[in-house]
Amino acid sequence: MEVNDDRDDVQETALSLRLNYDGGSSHLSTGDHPRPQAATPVEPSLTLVLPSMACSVSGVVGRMSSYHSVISSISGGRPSKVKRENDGRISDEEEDGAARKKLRLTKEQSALLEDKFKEHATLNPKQKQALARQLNLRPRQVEVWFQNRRARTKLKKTEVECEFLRKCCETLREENRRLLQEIQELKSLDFQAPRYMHPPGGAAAGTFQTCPSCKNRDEGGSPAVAPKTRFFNPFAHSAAY
DNA sequence: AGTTGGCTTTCACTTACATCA
DNA sequence: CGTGATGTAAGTGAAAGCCAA
Repeated sequence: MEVNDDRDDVQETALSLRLNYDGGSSHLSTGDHPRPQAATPVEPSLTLVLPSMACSVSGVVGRMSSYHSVISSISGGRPSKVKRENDGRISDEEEDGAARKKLRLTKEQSALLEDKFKEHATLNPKQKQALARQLNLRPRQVEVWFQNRRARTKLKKTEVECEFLRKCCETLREENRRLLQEIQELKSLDFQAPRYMHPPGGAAAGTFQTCPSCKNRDEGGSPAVAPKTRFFNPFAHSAAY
């Protein structure tokens, strides 16, 4: 079962200087693949918390004394359609002469992987190799686990953001309903009350607003229509709501 | 200096299998 | 025991960065 992953060995040699970063990506559009240098740190509050994260991983390595005590469980299943691995590595089917089996990581393996993921959302080749050795897994399996883990984190983050936006939307909707109701109440009050004061002595003084006809009479001008802005009625625009 | 092809990594999407209700 | 739902390991292809020729 233990198979050398030549590709990862090569990567470790050739790419040992590649950057490691804590980030997951926050982009959502398809086909946008930010390079590691452009990645942003993962928000700890949005990290997906799995039951396995609650497990203590201290001493895990020490308990991994025998091969069978740490190897992932392999269960039977129908043969996979996929036999070839596109990077030239031997597939599981080729390596053991049987159909590819579904691998299940042990609790200890998952716990240690979770622990490492909390430190770094991505691994450089050296870290990947070391972790793979520690877990008795192939580097490719560690790589895939981190890939899927980043995807789950991103999905969880998206769900959290979606829920937040949904609540914002509901709050705004409620606020809008309240404001519309307030407008309706003010409108009804407005119809009941006289719009303008008609002071007997001529032009309005102080806080009174003069109606256009009175103002025109007092000033001796023609009965021109008053500028719209002077008697702007905000309710006239309420249809926009 | 600009171009190109190979290599590598990451991501999104998908498939297949294991497990559970 | 059969079945659908769910979780997840793994496959695949595309995009993008790096580097040597």
